[in-house]
Amino acid sequence: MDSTRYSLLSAAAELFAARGFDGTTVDEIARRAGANKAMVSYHFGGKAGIYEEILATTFAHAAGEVQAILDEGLPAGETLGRFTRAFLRLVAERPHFPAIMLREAMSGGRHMTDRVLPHFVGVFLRVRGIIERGIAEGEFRPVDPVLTHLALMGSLLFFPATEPMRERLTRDGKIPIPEFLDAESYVGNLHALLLAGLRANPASPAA
Amino acid sequence: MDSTRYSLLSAAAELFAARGFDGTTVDEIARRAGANKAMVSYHFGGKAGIYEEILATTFAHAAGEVQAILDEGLPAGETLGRFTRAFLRLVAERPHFPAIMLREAMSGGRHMTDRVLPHFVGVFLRVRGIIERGIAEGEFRPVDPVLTHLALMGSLLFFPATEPMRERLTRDGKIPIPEFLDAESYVGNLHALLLAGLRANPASPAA
DNA sequence: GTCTATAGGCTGATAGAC
DNA sequence: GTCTATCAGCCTATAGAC
Repeated sequence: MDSTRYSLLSAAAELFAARGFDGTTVDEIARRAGANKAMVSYHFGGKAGIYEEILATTFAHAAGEVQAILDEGLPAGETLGRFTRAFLRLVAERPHFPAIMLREAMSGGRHMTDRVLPHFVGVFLRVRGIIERGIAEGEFRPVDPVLTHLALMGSLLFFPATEPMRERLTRDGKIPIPEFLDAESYVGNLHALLLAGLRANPASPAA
Repeated sequence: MDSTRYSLLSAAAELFAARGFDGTTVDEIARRAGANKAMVSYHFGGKAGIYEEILATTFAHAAGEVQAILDEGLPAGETLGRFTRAFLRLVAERPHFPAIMLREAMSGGRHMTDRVLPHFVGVFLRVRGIIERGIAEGEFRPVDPVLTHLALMGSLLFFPATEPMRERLTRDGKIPIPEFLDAESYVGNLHALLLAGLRANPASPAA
């Protein structure tokens, strides 16, 4: 039910991720969704409306997930693991979200209304809080939590967002890009690397 | 001399980084450069031309820098340090490059011609090679070099590229974002974190 | 090299029939 | 809810004067 609405949202997310807000036309969204051009205005009030809808629902969902993880009150290292796994789930459900979020950040949040911004801020503050707690409880080395948190988010978002480039490189056959490059391996490797780099006590190997 | 040409390139890079190729108009480029609209076509053959010129010169420069570092033949850990410092120099000279590169990667290299692609591939393969050598020589743990290399590039590019968002958040005053968030601190923290995570022998602390 | 004027194409939105 | 037809605005590129 409401399948036109859903198809439009899905097609729009894919296009916004690959080409950005300005690079995507309403006509393309409708065509890919198998719907009529005018339906974008009817259901979402226009191109800006469907974009904001995607941002808002995804950020709200993500913020809720992160909060739920924090509420479990696990040690920082485990919380980090829960977070990276939650990130994997999010990407599996909404594969186009990382690119949209990166584009938004690079544009200074030009399309982020007051409906979206609090969720965005919420996610960032909470993830940072995980690292801060790890340091406060002596589980992590005293790295700078903000810088470390940004490094983590950058790595996490980068991989799914740049999938189109790897696809291009393999398709062209110009570059030997390995086969097994799935998000799970990537996040697993990153998590192990990060834990190894953060551990206050380097005695326990994380690999 | 040739100041119009230079002004146009500079203005275009800033706008392409912040708004992407499609979000930038030739008119804006000219206005910001204090030049005439028609000069973009005259000097670069059009909007696509000036964009490609920016991509090509920057990638060629970056590829050369990375190659020079590899030619020194230092141990992997030190080579990584040389690389991150070279990255800092690049960002200081061309602050808009990370965002342009990220956008390009997310678009599947839509604007990457055969003039640009080899340099792009060259940089990636060489950076990956640093990690591979560290593993081969026993200096690094046997992590996956491709996954680790992507994590590093993601972190490095993310910070300078998302500067507009941090600027927005501080300007709005809605979020407490620290002051000292400069690229040098960021890259320094990242490098230390990565080395600590990669070290085959965890005895030597990297903090 | 630089500028003005304009052509020509594309885009987002909507009025109105069904 | 869906579709067609259409309009007004914006954008890139260029011809031609200087």
